[in-house]
Amino acid sequence: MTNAEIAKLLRNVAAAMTILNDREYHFQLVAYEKAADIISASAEQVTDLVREGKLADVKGIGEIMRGHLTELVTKGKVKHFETFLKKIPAAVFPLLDVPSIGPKRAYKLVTELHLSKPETVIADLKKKLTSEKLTIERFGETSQQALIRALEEFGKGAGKTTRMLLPFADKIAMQLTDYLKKIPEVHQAEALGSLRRRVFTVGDIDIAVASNEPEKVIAHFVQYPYKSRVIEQGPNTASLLTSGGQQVDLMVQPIEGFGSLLQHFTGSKHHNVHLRDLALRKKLSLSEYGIKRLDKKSEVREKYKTEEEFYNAMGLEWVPPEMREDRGEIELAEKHSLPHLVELKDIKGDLHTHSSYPIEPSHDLGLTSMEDMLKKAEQLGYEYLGFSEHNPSVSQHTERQIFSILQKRDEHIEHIKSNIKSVRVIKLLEIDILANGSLSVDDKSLSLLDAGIVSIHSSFGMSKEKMTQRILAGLSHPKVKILAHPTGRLFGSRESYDVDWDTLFDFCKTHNKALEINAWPERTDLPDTLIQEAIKHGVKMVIDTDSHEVSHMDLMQYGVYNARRGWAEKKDILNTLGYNEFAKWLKGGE
DNA sequence: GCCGTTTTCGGCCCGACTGTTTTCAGTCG
Repeated sequence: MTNAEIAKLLRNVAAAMTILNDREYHFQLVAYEKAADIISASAEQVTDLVREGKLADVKGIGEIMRGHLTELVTKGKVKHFETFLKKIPAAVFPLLDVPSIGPKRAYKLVTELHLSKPETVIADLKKKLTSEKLTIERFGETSQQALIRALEEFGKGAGKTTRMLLPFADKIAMQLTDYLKKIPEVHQAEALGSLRRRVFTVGDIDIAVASNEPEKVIAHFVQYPYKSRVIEQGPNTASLLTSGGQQVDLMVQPIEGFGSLLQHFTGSKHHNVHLRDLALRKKLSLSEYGIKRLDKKSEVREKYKTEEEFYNAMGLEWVPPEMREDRGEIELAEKHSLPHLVELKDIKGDLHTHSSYPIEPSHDLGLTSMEDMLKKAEQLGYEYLGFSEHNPSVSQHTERQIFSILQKRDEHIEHIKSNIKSVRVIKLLEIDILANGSLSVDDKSLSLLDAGIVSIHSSFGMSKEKMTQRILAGLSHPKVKILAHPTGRLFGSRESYDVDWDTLFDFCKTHNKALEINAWPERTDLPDTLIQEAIKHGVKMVIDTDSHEVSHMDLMQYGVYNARRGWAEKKDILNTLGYNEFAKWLKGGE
């Protein structure tokens, strides 16, 4: 069972509890939803955590839930879950994925309209709504029309089911904030939510505006030319769907309270819930409007112009948005001991780049010449640039031919090195680890390189044990220093392969190997949660772009964001070192 | 069902908007 399936199951149980509407379940279902959120966000598979007995380390999943999940993994289902699920018609659950349909409405629709087939319930409901005149309590004409639209949009894949990659979301948010700033009533416009936390995929786009004339701002917003429709509109907030199908939520607040608004809508939800829980213990109540003192009976809220003031008023250090996931950052902020996160300006070089040099690889070749990439590196202020084209294809060449190709690349690099002096060139190669753990180039060819970067590009479906052994075998060569895109995941098309991370981390730590944080947006690999784990194990990392074209080199920022989400500091990232130190590490042994 | 510098028992974030009523339930973030 995948994490997504387990999370969905827990959400269904929570929905069943909601429908049963028994006070007894009220807080239980919150716990189920929280567990579902934690599991969806986890980079480790729950099935693995259960088998390895590591579920106890996960905060938010207690003894009872651990028992349920163990039963789920070993027996395929959970008796306790079934007692809830069987009380609710199965056709209710698919409807929960449709925005605006929650447990209560789904149950009402299914029972009153006698929808019995879960496989076709969405189509059946739409058909009933469009073909008949229905009278359902609390579902008037307007509600029914809204439902039809929601079902149609859901069918097209709009709304919360599709997430977009961060750079794309950045672009849309930029267009919106630029549009908003066209009227003078807008003092400040910022994109918040998961986008500001720099999550690698973004669901909907949240924008906050500081203004003392909210009506004018809302009126301007709902006139956005590239919208398909306005979802809702109130005095201080509004939501619309862009013509591309992305939801944009707008909040407006007076300038003097903008700090509280920024904080609130940056989230994450779990961070905010934890923060408010902490506040309650201090007899304070937090909201997007500021902080209310509960011991005094007054309704006066203290307002905060900046986020720093807001966090400080809580006795906390300001928390970088990337860390706001309730993974222990609030505890550290209380002690004023948050890590000092790595920044883009700390990066001194990029190691994983593919030039257009004709290396005859089995995978893709880059599109930009080495010279142009070096010029770009110079503009970016780098001290060094590593070329790491894929190894020449093994099936098309003999070992001798591979050596000859690499020798020529070597001569070419030596030639251009004499022209460009400000950026040092590092001779690397992205080397496949074959299914049996061997490298796709031999020792003689490896001797031409400064170091090797290894990665997996085939046979992804191996068992966890075999894959782990395969990777360790590949990394074992003394010339190999870096494992590229360690999980192999590709957003929207490929799940991670199975690896025993503790074993891999320990190996890297012992043998002085680095893991890559690949900045390519579809990859974003290592994922943030594994970066955090790697750091706990004392493993060093490098942040690379995996550029195949000169403009890709600008994507380094996205790798840095992801590293920050994993709490990486400058000392954890090796390509923050100057050339001499980095080269020393590259040549160094274990 | 979870969790602990008020607590191993007794708490559990806070507010906006919509639609349908006329004071609120449901959904969302």
